Order: sequence, then structure tokens, then C-alpha cells
Amino acid sequence: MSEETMPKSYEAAAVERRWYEEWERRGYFRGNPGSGKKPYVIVIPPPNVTGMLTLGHVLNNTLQDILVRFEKMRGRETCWVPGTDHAGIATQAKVEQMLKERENVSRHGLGREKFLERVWEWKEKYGGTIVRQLRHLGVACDWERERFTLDPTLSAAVQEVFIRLYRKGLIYKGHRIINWCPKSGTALSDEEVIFKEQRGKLWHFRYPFADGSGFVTVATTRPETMLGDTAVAVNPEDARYAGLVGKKLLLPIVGREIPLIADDYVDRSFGTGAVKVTPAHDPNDYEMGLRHGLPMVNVMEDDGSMGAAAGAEFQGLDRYVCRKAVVRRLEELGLLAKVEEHLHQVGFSERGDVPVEPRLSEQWFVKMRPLAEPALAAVNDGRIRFHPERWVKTYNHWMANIKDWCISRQLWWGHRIPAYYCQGEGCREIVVAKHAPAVCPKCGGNTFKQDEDVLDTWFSSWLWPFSVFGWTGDPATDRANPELARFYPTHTLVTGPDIIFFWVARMIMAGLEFMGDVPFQDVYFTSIIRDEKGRKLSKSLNNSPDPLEVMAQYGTDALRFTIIYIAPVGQDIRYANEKCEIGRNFATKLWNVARFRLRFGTLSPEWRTLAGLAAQDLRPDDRWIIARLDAAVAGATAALDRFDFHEYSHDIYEFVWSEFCDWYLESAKAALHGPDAALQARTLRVFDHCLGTILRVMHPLMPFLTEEVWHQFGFAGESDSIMLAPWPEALGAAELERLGATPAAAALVREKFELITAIRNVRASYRVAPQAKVGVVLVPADEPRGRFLREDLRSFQVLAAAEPVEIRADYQAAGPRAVAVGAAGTAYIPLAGLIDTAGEVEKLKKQAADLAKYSQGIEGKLGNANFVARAPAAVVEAEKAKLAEAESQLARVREQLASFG
RNA sequence: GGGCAAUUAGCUCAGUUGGUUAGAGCGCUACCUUGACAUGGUAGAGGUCACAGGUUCGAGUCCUGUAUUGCCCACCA
Repeated sequence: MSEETMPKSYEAAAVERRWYEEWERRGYFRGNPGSGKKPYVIVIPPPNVTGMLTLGHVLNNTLQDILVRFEKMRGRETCWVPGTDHAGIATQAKVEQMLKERENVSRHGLGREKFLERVWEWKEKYGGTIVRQLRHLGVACDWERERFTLDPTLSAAVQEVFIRLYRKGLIYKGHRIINWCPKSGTALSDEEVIFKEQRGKLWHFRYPFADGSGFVTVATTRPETMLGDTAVAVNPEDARYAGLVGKKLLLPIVGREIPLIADDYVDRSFGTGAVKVTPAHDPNDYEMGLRHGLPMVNVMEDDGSMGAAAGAEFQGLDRYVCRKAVVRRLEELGLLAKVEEHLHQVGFSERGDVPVEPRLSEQWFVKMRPLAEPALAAVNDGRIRFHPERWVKTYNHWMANIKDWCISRQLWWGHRIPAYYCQGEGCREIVVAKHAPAVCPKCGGNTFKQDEDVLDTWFSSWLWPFSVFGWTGDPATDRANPELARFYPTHTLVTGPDIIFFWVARMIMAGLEFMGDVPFQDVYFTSIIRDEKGRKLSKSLNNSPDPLEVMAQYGTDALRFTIIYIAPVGQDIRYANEKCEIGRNFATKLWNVARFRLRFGTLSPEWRTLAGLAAQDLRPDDRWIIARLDAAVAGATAALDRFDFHEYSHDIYEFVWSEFCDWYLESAKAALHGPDAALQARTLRVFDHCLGTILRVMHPLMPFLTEEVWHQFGFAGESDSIMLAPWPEALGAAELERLGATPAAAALVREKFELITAIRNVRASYRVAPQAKVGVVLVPADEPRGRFLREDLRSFQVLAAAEPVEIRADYQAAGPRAVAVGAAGTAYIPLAGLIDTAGEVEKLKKQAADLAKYSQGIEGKLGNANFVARAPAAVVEAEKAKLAEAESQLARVREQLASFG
């Protein structure tokens, strides 16, 4: 391809599809446990199988892809395991809704088996959406290892873990107050409850004493639960109720006699100081119920409607309808004392988005404390590192206060609990095993019924880092499994901080418990993406862009680059589609570097290294870009090593645009357009070396564009790929010295560029047309700078559009002229007939004032005996050097002022 | 009620263990379609680093407090 056939801007769509298929076809994504190379492994946070790609996924997976591609180029055996999560509630709800809409059947109408068949059908048909979408993002996932949490091997792992924990006494079945979601009809874990502030009411009711001696007034936010009250409690030290404790009250409407009890839990200062006690519907009341041996009356059904225990009058009513009815009845009875507005936190079901009902229920639990302790240690002794580190505190706090985990769900879609109940007459034996036993060990019966419930989805997710590699729990089998041996522990986990409790903490526990080792070494917590106004992205606000549309509009690499580039360090991201212009423009910029390069023929054969080139072969600007390139490579590598993706993207952007394109490429034109073929060849070699390095350093971030350009130039043979190219290494001080690319040499070039900018400023202020050449007389600041400026005068001429340029140490200015004074020297621009002498004087005066102020500041510092005595010598020396430089420049500015008279 | 963040240019954000005259992108101003790129170039304007104290030779950076905003956790009915 030539410059003529290369379009002016990068056309992403075709390139992306072609390269992704090619990479996958060539097996570049495959992780081979037998390669002998040091592995680098990531397991994807499995998205819900029902999911669609969101910007959150884009960020999360781009980060993982950067790490995998980076480590692959560094020679590691990379393996990134993708997959999806069966997402119990979400998936079941989705299919139920579909069946309702299309066929008007409920899951109960179909029956368990038929319903599950339909869910699987649905999963096969639509479940692959997010996986297909992820490919568009260019991710280097090993698709041959794609896993699903309900795959047979993963399900076997779940069973194995359940059985083991049960035998160890860490899983038990018990009656507890749990969070009930009336919408999905299942228990939830504490983590699945989201508290939202709600404007509610606080009702004050009078409960009469059974002996007719007056009332106790109680306050409640949930009147409907009074139907299940079995006591009223006051604080034992509350003088208002002294002597009344132990008396009986008559529960209104219901007519049940309930005791007035004393319990420390009650806060005297809240409400009336008397609390109605409903042990079956409130966790605190439940505790009190246990302490005082109270009956527990459950007045609600699974769907949140009132049950038989609520009484005939209310049975069948929805809980909120019942609330109104109860209030009305109490009002009629003259027992409603007061109604207050009340702001309080109400727990909502994460998935169902309805208020959860705390409810007494028999469920399966995991005893977490014993699992938490080693997991807490692993993070605090540094075996696992969090980035940013501050999340350790959040983790520690949760782990220190961990509660038992309710793992049973009253759903059908999921891993069915491997517990079997003996159906023998009067026998209550429970057998936890992979299969029902032939004979009951207790009664000898042979009929068993499996538990109807399934497990929390996270009960499979927490095993993900080893279940994906085929863990069985059988030591011999697992030892013989090379994947488990080579790929566990994994290395980096990239996920959102919102699932520290759901997932990260539990994976650490499971890894330590079942593998005897941490599941990963580093955890990188991503930012949360918000819209421009800082609002969370959500369907209801309609502020959630479709990444596929964005990719189609701007290009995948543009989206990838942009989202990393704009992500602040450890903070939320404010995203808007238009920001993708940053990435698109950058892609175009790089594309046009390639077009420029194509004007000068094919790739230099020796582009890979600078070996054989010596300092004297190179122009000063070559030496400068080599030094800058080296710093950029070192910076990018270090940034990725510490997961500083922000710095990585900004370093590359800055280097490519502001240094390589703005200065070096323009400077190279001076050599490339000239008649000296040897000079041209040397310059192209440096140029190609830079380009080849830039492409490789950028590849993890912009895989498609870099691969395309890599091939257009023949950086790789026909069958090769930038994915297999080695990550560039910094040259090191000795090699830089040899090439003359030292900091001192680079500083001289920078000074030159600064002087050129000053000259351009003069040109702009006098409205000199960009193409117009102006003559310049250059008086170097000193002899060494004079020699340096003479070294490559052509570059100066081209960059400043100055011709002729005379370098004269002895020049005495006279007559009207514009002046630019810089560290490198003083530039005189005659500009006959245009000069505004007053303006020049004004400009110089301002410059003199600035320099004087600057010098004074430094002099003040150096005049301070404490500074000289206490500051490090290097700092003092640097200040002295700065002062000398400023004073020399100031002297030259004053000289100019004087000569202007 | 606890905890964690944040507060730097009009906007969104950088700013390594305290040490150049505090930077970038977008936006803004002027000029420019010059043979890589107008998805561009050149030059420029724009900030008492939230506030008040303190430590230090030296503070955007460390400490204390205050204010504002956001998030997480928490059994006050």
C-alpha cells in the first residue's frame, strides 16, 4: 500500500473484523499450560448470561485485555478465561416474563422440568449475546475455555464444595430471619438488599391492658405486622413503665393477650419508648423473641400477601393494602394516637426492586467466620494486594463483621441443593451427598426427596478461579490436572468495588479453603462510569450508551483508548460519547504518521535496533527523540507494572502527539526532503525504530490499529503479528550515552525548540504568513550552544520557517528589528517595514520583569542560610544553575532594551 | 451514627517519597487548507491549588480543624 491508496483517515470497522477473526483463527488467544513459559492468568468476572455489553464491561475488559496483551508481549504464557454466569434470579425472571408475554404460562403452570428446559433453550439462543459483543471489543480471551457456571464440571465443583462444608459443619440448615423478596419469591443474602431512604410514616397505636387499666402506646412504621405481635417491649430502666412490666396487653383487632416485657434493646428516647414485638418479621424482634421465649407468628405468604395467621379480615390482602386496612380499623377503634412523617431506610431487593420482607424462614447457611479469618490474613499480609489500596479497609470492615451467608434460593434455575430428605414415616434424616442413598442410615427407608431449593448464584461464582480449570476436589485427579497446577493461582483480578463482598472476598475464602492458596495476587478495582452530570448510567434515565453503536461510530480502538484516557485515578468516570473523539482523533493522528512515512518508501531493514549507529551519525533531533522515546517506553512499562493505566495512556498520547509528531516528524522533513541519501536512510531508520516501538507500546491499548499499521509497513512477515512481537525495552544509560542521547543533549534540543517557538511567536504577532520565510540572525548564548546550533541548521530553518539563518557570535544589532531571547541565544528578525518598536520594547520589558522576579525568588532562597545548610546539595546546585541561567538571559534582555534606547 | 473519597484553569481531570516560573484534554481567542493529518497546524489567553491554622529552609503535596459534595457500612421500632 502507498500513501495514495491509504485513505486519509483510519477506517476501523473492516480492519477490526478481519484482524479479530485472524487472531482467533491462528490461536493467539490460547493458553497452553505445557509451554514452559511463566504463566499470566486472568479469569474474567463472568457477566450475567442475560446481559448486554455496557460501558462498564468495556472498561473492565479493556483493562484486562491491556494486561494480557502486555504480558504476552513480555513473554508470559497468557491465559484469559472467559465465561458467563447463570444469574439465578435475573435469568429466571427474564424467561418467566417471556413465557408470560408470549404464551401466557407461568413457571408453575409448566412445572419444574419443563420450565428448566425452556430456560436452557433460551440460554442457548440468547445467552451468547454478551460473549459475541465482547469479541467486538477485541479481547484476547481464550474462547476455547469459555465456561458457564452451570457447566457439568462447574456444577460438580459446587456440589463437592457444598458437601465438604456441610461435613465440616460450616453449612447448616436453620430457622432465621432472612430477607425475603416477595417479587421473586425467594430468600436473599444480606448483600442483595439495598437500603434506600424512604419518606414514610410513624404510626402511634394504643394497646390496652387486658385488665382495662389504660394503654401502652407503641410506635411503628409497619402497622400490618402488628397482626403478628406477640409482646410489647420497654427498656427495663424506663421509669415510665416501672411496675407495668409483666402485665398483659390485649392486642387490638386480633384479641390476643401479649405480655409487656423489658429488654435492653429498646431505646427509651425513640418514639414512645415502647416497641411492639413481631418476632417473625423483624430481626431484632426475633432476637427478643428468642430471649423471652415468645411465640413467633408469621402473618405473611411468600408473595407478600397476608396469610391465615393475619385473620380472615386481612387474609389475601397485599401487605400495603393490609397496612391501610389495619390503620383504618385501629382508627375506628379509637386506638390511633398519632401519625408522624418519618424518614427511614428501607431495604429493597436488588433484583426485584421491591421492599424486602424480613421473615422467619428455614434456609441453608454458610458459617462464615472460620472462612473469613484466613482470607483476612491473606489481604493484610500482602499475599493479595488491592489497587487502590484503600479498599482494604472496606474489605477488613466487612470481614470483621461478617454474618452467616444465606445460600438457599426458592428458585428453579441454579444448582439444586444436594440434600436428600428421608421420606420414611417419622424419619427426619437429611443426607447431604451427590446422590440420594439407597437406604436411609437411620430408618432403613428407601424413599428420598431432594431439597427443592437451588443455591445462590454467588455460591458458584466464588469457585470460579479454580472451577474453570476443572477442579474436582479429588486430590489425585487435581494433582494430575496441568491446568490447575500451572494456571492457579491466577494473577490479576479486574473488577468493580461494588462486588467486593459478593465476589472478591468470597473467592479469597474459597481459594484458601479448597485450594490452600489465594486465588489471585493483585486486585484492580475499576472506576464506576457515570454520565456527564455524574449520574449513574441506567436504563430508566436513558443515559446508557450502547457500546456497539459507539464502536461503530468511532472505532473500537477509539472507544478503548478514550475510556482509559478519561478514567480518573481511583474516581468515577464521567463519560459522554463525544469524548470518543479523543481516541478517534488520536487514531487518525497515528494513521497519518503512517501515511507520511509511506511517502519515503518501505521499512528500513534495520529498524529493530539502533546498533551500528553512533552519535556522530545522528542529527541532534534524532538523539533527542531517541532519549524521549526511551523515557516513554520506560514510563509506559512502569505505569503498566503498577496498574496506572491513566498514566500509560497519557504518556503515550503526549509522546506521540506532542513530541514525535509536533517536533520530530517536522524536523525529520528537513533531512528526508534533502538531497543526501545517506542522511535520509539514517533518518528513516530512526523514524522506523520510533514507529515500531510506538506501535508495540500502544498495542495493548489499541490492538486493531497497531496491528494494521504493523502489517502495512511489513514490521512483521506475512504470517506474523504484533501480538507476538516483543515488548520494547528501554535502552539503558550506556547505550543512550553511546548514541549521544543524553539528558544534556536533549536539553540543548529543548532549548532550541523553545527559541523556535519564540520566533514563531514573533512571526504570529507580526502576521507573517506561515509559508513566508524570514531571515534570522542567531546569537548563541555561549560557545557550546553555538556549536550545537550549527550542527543541524537545516532543522532550525525548517522548524522556524527561517531563511537565511546566520549564526554569529559577534553580531551587533542596529535598526528596527524584532527580538526573541531564549536560553539558547538571541534571535533577531529584521522584518523590514513591519517593526513595531514600541511593542518590542514592551515585550522585552515584560520578559525582563518576569526574569527579574524569578531571579529574585531564587536569590531569596539561596540567601537563606537555612536553605543552603539544610536542603540537599543537589537541590542547592540546581537552584544556583537556574539563577545563573536566568541572570544570563536577563542580561541579554536588558542589553536589547538598552540598544532600543 | 460510623467509615472512605473528593475539592487544582470555564468543564473533565493529572501532579511520583515535600524541591523548575503548577500541567493535559475539551472549550475559548487570533492566524493558517503549507506536499501526514482541518478527526489538522501555529501562536495565545485562562489558576491567590475549597477555607483556617500548623510542621518545615521550602507545602498543591505532610498534620489538625472547618465547609461542601459523593459513595459505602449500620438492628433505632
